[in-house]
Amino acid sequence: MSTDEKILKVAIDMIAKKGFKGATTKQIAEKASVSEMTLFRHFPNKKKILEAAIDRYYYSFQMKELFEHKLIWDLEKDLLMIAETYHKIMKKNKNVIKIAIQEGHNVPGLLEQVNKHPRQLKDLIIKYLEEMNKRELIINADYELTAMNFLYMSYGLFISRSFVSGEIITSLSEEDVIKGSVHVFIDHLTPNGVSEKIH
Amino acid sequence: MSTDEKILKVAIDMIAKKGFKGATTKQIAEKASVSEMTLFRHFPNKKKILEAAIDRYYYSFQMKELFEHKLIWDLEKDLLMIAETYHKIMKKNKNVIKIAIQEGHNVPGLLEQVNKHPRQLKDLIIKYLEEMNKRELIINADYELTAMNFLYMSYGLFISRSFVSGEIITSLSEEDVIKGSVHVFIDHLTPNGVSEKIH
DNA sequence: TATGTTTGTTAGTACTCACTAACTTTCTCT
DNA sequence: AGAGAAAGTTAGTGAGTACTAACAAACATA
Repeated sequence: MSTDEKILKVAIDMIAKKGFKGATTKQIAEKASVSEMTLFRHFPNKKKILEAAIDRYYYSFQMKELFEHKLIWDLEKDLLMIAETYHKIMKKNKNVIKIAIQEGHNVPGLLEQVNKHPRQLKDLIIKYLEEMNKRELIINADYELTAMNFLYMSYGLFISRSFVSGEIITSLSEEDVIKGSVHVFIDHLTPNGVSEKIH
Repeated sequence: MSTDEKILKVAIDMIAKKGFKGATTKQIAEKASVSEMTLFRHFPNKKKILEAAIDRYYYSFQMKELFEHKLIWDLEKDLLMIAETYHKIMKKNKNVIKIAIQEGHNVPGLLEQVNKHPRQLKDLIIKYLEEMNKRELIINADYELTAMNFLYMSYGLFISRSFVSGEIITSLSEEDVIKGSVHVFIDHLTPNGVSEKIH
């Protein structure tokens, strides 16, 4: 691992944990097994370290490509796949998301960056539901509303488990909660249980 | 407003906004229209200010009393009332919750404190659903799972709107999203639309 | 008016932090 | 082995920060 990468990796971990002010260049250098001088030789100042770290450790995915080939037009399996993918993306970007929550208004562009995935995902879910409706597999509904509620549910689960309470509130496993959330939406979108009763 | 209160009010606002390290005693004093010396005459150190501020500005509610008299055993109205109450509580405690997310691991007891409401609410929802089931108004289900998903949905909505994106992702109003979320769970809990088909 | 209490002011301490300069050591690659 | 690049070392600067000491002003209450 290059010196740059070592520094950035430690930086994003520490800033996510302690905040931008709380993470000192000295500590970052130390944890990266690098002298503080080296750190400043690689980056002009602390703020640029954060920006570079976000740049390096924010994993951007093109939703379309992620899903295009995986959707099989089975509501349960598709929703489950979508939810699981969502959590995979969020977990990969956990540190950046934490930083966005606490430092969002000081790092220009960060909030928009972090909001790109949810917005993309929303659009994708809407399109998916519309197609499912065309195929007469789900009922009519306000799909934007449905998509947002599905996302908020996933988001709440993610934030709660990642940053606040761990498993203090419930002993249910993440997997079970995700499966449960999918079933809630299945009941919502196929109230009669099967496709032939739709319309 | 007393000097103590002025200081604490400004302190919790600023710490929520800038983090514990980012909010300086000088700025807090200034914004509270008080000399820095006065601030230190009222509180022994900065950390105690935060603790006192949390103590003063975390509004603790006894869920039971909040709901006891309001439940009318109409799933839609009750769930809506529960969700709205939840948001009211969260908004009142917005600053403390923000601080809990970013400073949780440095302030002993804070996370537990902030998690009390969700846990209480979870238990209350479970009990409510069990009673609704007894009255044959909803079907059998894993009520803990249902309660958690309902809470995660509300939580996701709250966090997203309060700390991250405002209304960037969707133009739907908070009220509409809440109503939508309630309907999702109604469909889940009363799949045949009415109570006579249950069991 | 007199007295005790609360605030303001000023100056300062001790410390930490981001960041730099100058020089030396280690590493890398031919 | 030798040269150039990257890293370490040491010492330091200047700004900011939590917090204090000492004294003066403002305020409140009787």
